[in-house]
Amino acid sequence: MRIGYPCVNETLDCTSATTFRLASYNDERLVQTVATNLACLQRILEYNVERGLLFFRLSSGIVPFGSHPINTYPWQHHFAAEFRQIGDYIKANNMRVSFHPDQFVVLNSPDEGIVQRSIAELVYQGSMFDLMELDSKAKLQIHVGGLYGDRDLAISRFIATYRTLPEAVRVRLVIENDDRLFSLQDCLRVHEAVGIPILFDNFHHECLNHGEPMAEALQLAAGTWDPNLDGPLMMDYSSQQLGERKGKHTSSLEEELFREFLPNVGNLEPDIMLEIKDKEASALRAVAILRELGRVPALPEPTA
DNA sequence: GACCGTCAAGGTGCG
DNA sequence: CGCACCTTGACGGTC
Repeated sequence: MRIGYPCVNETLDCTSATTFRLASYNDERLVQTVATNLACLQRILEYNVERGLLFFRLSSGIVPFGSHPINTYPWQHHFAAEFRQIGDYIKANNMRVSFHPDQFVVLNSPDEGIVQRSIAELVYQGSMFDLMELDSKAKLQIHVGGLYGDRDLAISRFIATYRTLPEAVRVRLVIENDDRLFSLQDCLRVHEAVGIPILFDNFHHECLNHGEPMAEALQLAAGTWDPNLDGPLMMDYSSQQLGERKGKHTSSLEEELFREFLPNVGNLEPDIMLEIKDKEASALRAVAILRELGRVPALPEPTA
């Protein structure tokens, strides 16, 4: 069981997703920006390892315009050594990493152009895992997509597109149950058709479900992961921000709710991503709780 | 130096 | 039909 947080470290004075405007694109600017993003990513990973935070969602913005046609620079070649070094560090410290391409990646869109741009984005993000020499346990996490007024058709379009994906993307792709459109049940239908693992989101499941108790839902999702190829279940954890719109993530970890949730995972040992606004502050509190319960080691793993 | 409108990309749902 | 929302920072033009 590893605990993590997404993309941004609020303690350090750097970000791994510095970008610039499309209008000011040039290769020199690209190289400079990727260099500082990778340097910052390395610092964040070190910060995490020193504190026992061994799960991390990498920012999709490491390479600005990474899948945009304007970016023809061979950054994969130019930064091969840096990516490899980061991958070595991840592996040496038994970390788990993921990407979560944003809402523009929609594999089941009826618009072929959107589908092609989505695939290009997945290829870009998957290629960063390849450069890090990480295996298929490093995941690309997306949602099923839009409904377009016909759930069955929307699901069948996702399945058809999935089957056309490049191998490097397909082995790493996972789908997450969402809070409004595609439930765990819908994701299970997709899984049954093509074998794709389901990344479980407890909060989304609370928002949208068919009555499955939390513990049962976790078991169903975990059953879609091949331990050898996919690794342990990944899950997103959050809870409702009181007084806000349904589905709004809490601003800080609600420790009592987290403690009440934990028994639901049983002996699954999932890697848990805290989708909580204050990032590593809450992740550190979650690790402290797991240490207290004896679910993770009392001391961080030594740095290699 | 501070301010603030805007930024590659999609889809839903509300008013 | 148009706009806010998801989620978010920070780019970069302007004064």
